[in-house]
Amino acid sequence: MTANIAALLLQHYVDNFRTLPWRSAPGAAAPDPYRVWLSEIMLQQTTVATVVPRFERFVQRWPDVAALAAAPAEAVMGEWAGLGYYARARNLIACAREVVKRGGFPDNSAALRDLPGIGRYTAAAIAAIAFGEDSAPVDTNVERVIARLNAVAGSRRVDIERRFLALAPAGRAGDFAQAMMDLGATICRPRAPKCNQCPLASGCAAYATGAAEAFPTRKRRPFRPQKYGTAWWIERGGRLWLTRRPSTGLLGGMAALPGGEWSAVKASSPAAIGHIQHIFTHFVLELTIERCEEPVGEGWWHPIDRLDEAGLPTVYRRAAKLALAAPEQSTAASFAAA
DNA sequence: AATTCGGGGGC
DNA sequence: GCCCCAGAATT
Repeated sequence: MTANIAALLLQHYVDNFRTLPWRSAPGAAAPDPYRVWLSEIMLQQTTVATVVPRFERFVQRWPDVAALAAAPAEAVMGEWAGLGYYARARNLIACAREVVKRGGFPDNSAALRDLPGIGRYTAAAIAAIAFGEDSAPVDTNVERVIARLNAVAGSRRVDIERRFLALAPAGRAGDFAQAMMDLGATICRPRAPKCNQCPLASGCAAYATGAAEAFPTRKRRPFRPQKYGTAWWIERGGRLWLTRRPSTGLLGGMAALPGGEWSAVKASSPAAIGHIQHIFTHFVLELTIERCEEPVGEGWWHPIDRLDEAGLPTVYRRAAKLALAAPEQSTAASFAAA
C-alpha cells in the first residue's frame, strides 16, 4: 500500500502539477537553488497567490544570490514591504551574504539549517527540491495529508518526518513533497476537502471514517487585545518625513511614519486627521494620524508623489492613504495606495 | 511548549 | 468575524 500511495500521488502530480516560477517540471533538472531558497522563505506562512508576483519582481531586481548580497539592506526591506514577517527579509539579507562568503549554497539540509532564516522545514525543502536529498520537508500540507491518511489527530514532527520518508521513493523526495503540497492546497484542503477527486482516497483512513475534514484537530486563535498609537504626518514642500523602525521586534527595520510607543490606553487627540484599525497576528492596533509641523527624530524626506516606492509596510501605507484622502490635502491623486 | 513575529484571501 | 497560509527564532 505504501508504494501504491507514492505511485498514485506522483502520477497525479505529473498530470496536475501547478506551474510556478520557482519550480521545474516533475522529473526535470533541479531548479536554481537561489530561486528555491527565495521562494521557500517567501512562502513561509504566505499563500502561493500572494508570493508569485512578489517573487517575479524580486528575482527581476536581484537575479542571483550575489546581486542580492550586494544590495543595500534598506532596498531589500523596501522590496519586502507588504509581505509581512519582516524578520524573513532581515534573515534573507544575512543569509545571502553568508552564502556568497561561502561560495554558494550548502547542498544538504544539515548545513542549510545553520543559515539565518532556514529552519527544519526550509532546510529539508531546499535540500530535497534543489539538491535531490531524501529529506522530509514537513509543512502544514504534509502534516495534514499524513494525518488524514492515518486518521490521527496530530503527531510529533519527527513522527511525521518518518512517515514521509517511509512513503517517498528514493531520490524523489523533492517531487513527492511538492506533490503533497499541491494535493494539500487543491484537494486535501483544511476545510471542505475534495475527497471525490483525491487519488489517495482509497488508501485514506480519514476518508474511510466519512469525516476527513476532522483530521488533524485544529487549535483556536487566542483573543486579540486592542492597542492604541499615534503616527505623525509631517509634510513640507511636497515631501513627507519618514523614519526607520528599530531593527528588532514588530516591523523591525522597516520604513515608517514617526510616532510613539503603542499602548493599551487610548490617548485623546482632538486635532487628528483620522485613524485606522489594523489587525496584527496577536493584537489589534488603532492608529491615530496627527498632523505635525516639525520633523521628529531621525529620518528623511520622501517625495509624497512617490510614496508607493517608500517601502512602507501595510499599516503605514493605509495611514498614508487616509491622510492623503483627508479634505485639506491636495496631493491625494498622486499616491496610488493599495 | 509558548510566544512573537503580517498580511491577505476565502467563506 | 474566523480560519488559513510551503515557519523561524526566541524564551
